[in-house]
Amino acid sequence: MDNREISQAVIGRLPRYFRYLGELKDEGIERISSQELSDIMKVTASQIRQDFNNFGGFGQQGYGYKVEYLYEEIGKILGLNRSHNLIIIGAGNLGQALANYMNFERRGFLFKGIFDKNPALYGRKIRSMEIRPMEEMEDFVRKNGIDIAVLTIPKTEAVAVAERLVEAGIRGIWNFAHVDLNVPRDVQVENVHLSDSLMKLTYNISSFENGI
Amino acid sequence: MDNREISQAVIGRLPRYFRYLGELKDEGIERISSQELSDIMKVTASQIRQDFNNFGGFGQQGYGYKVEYLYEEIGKILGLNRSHNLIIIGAGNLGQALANYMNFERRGFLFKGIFDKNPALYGRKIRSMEIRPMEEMEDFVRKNGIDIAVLTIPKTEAVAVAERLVEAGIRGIWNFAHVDLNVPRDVQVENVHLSDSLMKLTYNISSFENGI
DNA sequence: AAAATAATGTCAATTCATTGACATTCCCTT
DNA sequence: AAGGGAATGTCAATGAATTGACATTATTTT
Repeated sequence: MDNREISQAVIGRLPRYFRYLGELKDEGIERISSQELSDIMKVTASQIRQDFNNFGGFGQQGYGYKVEYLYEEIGKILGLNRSHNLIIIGAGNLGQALANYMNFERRGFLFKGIFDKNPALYGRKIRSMEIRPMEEMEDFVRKNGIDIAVLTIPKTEAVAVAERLVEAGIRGIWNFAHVDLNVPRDVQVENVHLSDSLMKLTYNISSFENGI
Repeated sequence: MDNREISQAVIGRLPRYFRYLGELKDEGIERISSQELSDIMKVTASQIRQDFNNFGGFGQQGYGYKVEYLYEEIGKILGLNRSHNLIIIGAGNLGQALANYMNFERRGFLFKGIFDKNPALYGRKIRSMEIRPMEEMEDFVRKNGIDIAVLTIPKTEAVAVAERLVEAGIRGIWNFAHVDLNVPRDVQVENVHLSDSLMKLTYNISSFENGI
């Protein structure tokens, strides 16, 4: 594998390739050309080939790509070939929804615990997992090899909690709090700022109505 | 206001500006230069000025930007100066969490109804709003001037439901279903693909560990 | 009131991302 | 086994986004 850095623009497209390839695989389709994939996904065939080539290229000239192989390889690139232990910080509406959702388990994301600062919730169970006090968080991360913390707490608390998680050796933070976290370079943060997303939507609605 | 199209790269940054300016405003700060904002937000001052100038420029040379004014203007650009009526389709974990969350009300997003196809849920209340059957959806959209539909249903159903919403005259869809929707150009779609986001996180974790 | 200062708005330069073109390679058929 | 066809991998060209530089203009100070 190549060592030069891949642009986030490319990374951002990988999950979508992965999804379409998964669907093709499920449909029993064994091979596909960049042109066919281009038609389905509505991106240029050139971009598809360019993107895959960032990782060395997975195709065979004159033939195309083997769907299953390509699917597996992209999965590996995305780090889905191994499982990830995750905890959820904040047992509010969103935290509980994510805990209960967990279609993610299929992809190797193992829900290991959920924490909240509200004593009234301690011991209450979510998917046979009792809600734990925040004080136990660092210990839990260390003892259970937790990779990923999902932050579904108010922004006023998120920065401090993130610091504690970093201290405890977390590798990645999936941040739903509406604040930018400042972490060292060896900890990855992926933000899901729902209200930002909603604002983009209203911008596009307004902008369309005010005539383009 | 200018008529040429603004790039989505710029639009994507506006909510973040809006958030920081809101915080500055709450702190009672009245004016700020692009350089100061640059230090806080960790983007180049040049980009800040360039971004604002897409909309004509809101500053005063030699002085900087008036925080409150800039905040208001960006709010307008984002379409937050008027309210939006929204409904949630799918009363599962995520749908209910979003209905209950609704910090969004502060920004003028008015939660008007929630729908589900499961009869067992009909009449059950979420924030004093009873869950309605899917059959009533189109009528409800038309009669209540609904702008935005939030899709929190399985991907297998999302495409068909989106078509029905379009038919009923929806303006925007906030899509949490893990599928790409195909809608006419006068309907805006904003996707929130949570699993894609999580995969980006694991990519970055793996990629860091495999050494850059 | 005039000069000095400060910071915008804007243009040009650079960097990054996407698209297009095609030579190369591999598969498949005869 | 050899040749034709098909589609990749890759290079070059284009286009978009970001950064840098500075002239201009407003504010502030003397």
